[in-house]
Amino acid sequence: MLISTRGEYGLRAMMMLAAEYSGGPLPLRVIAEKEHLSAQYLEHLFRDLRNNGLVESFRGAKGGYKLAKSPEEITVGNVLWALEGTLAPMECVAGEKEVQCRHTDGCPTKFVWEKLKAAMDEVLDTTTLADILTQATEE
Amino acid sequence: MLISTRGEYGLRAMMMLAAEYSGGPLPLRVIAEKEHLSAQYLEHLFRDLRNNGLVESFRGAKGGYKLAKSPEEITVGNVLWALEGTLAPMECVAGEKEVQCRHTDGCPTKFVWEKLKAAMDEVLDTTTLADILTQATEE
DNA sequence: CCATAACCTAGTCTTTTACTCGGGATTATT
DNA sequence: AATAATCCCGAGTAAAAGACTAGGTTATGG
Repeated sequence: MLISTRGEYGLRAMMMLAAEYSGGPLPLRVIAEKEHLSAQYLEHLFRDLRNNGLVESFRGAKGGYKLAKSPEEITVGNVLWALEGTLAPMECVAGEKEVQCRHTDGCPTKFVWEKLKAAMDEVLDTTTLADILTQATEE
Repeated sequence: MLISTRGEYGLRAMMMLAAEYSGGPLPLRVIAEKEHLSAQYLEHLFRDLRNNGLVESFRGAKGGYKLAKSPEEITVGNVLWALEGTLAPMECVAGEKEVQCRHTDGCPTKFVWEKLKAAMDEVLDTTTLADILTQATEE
């Protein structure tokens, strides 16, 4: 499985923020209640979202989180990358550090992983939170 | 990461069998030596490959494994599905058992996972071992 | 008969995932 | 000024998955 609960919970939480984009900040407590999960766990996810410039935080009473950019400007890939760290099918095509893999002497399968990653990136990089929003309201 | 070492090792091993398709059976010992990994671990993988009808086994001296079908007839998806069990980005689109997920009451993100899975399946189901073979020799 | 191989079950070690705990800092409201 | 709501942060833990190893049995060619 490519996506863990971090990406699953995190993306759904981001959708809530997207729906409230014009309103005030949304506290984690509210998100946690609606999603039936612990606010403390969400805190960890939002730390990463914030460090990646995807949300803005407001402390104190009446505080909470808001999207740092408009839903049109945030892709699914942005969110998942922040939460999952990497999104490649295989380490050897994850980018980051040029990898290692004993089979540098012509690994026949690498091009499959590259094709796979390209196909995944196409979806992740072109789908925005706004797209999800319109898709959800259409149904 | 979507693919574990099972899929990684297994697909490379299948490529060796594909290269020797017209010859006699290849023992795991040989594959293990070339790939620098343990024959015992490979045995586990080949049990799954065999149970999924992808390889044929020959016991005893001069035994080993052969592809059960031609390289044109075996897709990367076939191999990985046999070894990884499932290849979906998320459990809710894995197929198998119609899942569960508390958020049945209109989960906005599900269509993203469906798009992602479709993009992945496109690559996995259309790329055959023969394709990899020609790609590898071209370079 | 013997060497070579597939077959099989169980067990172990490591890493990752999915959290919880317990505090501290900041801010709006009263 | 006090209080409650909220974000912030590091550590720790329990369960699951991943990556193997160990030690045997069975079949087959020479």
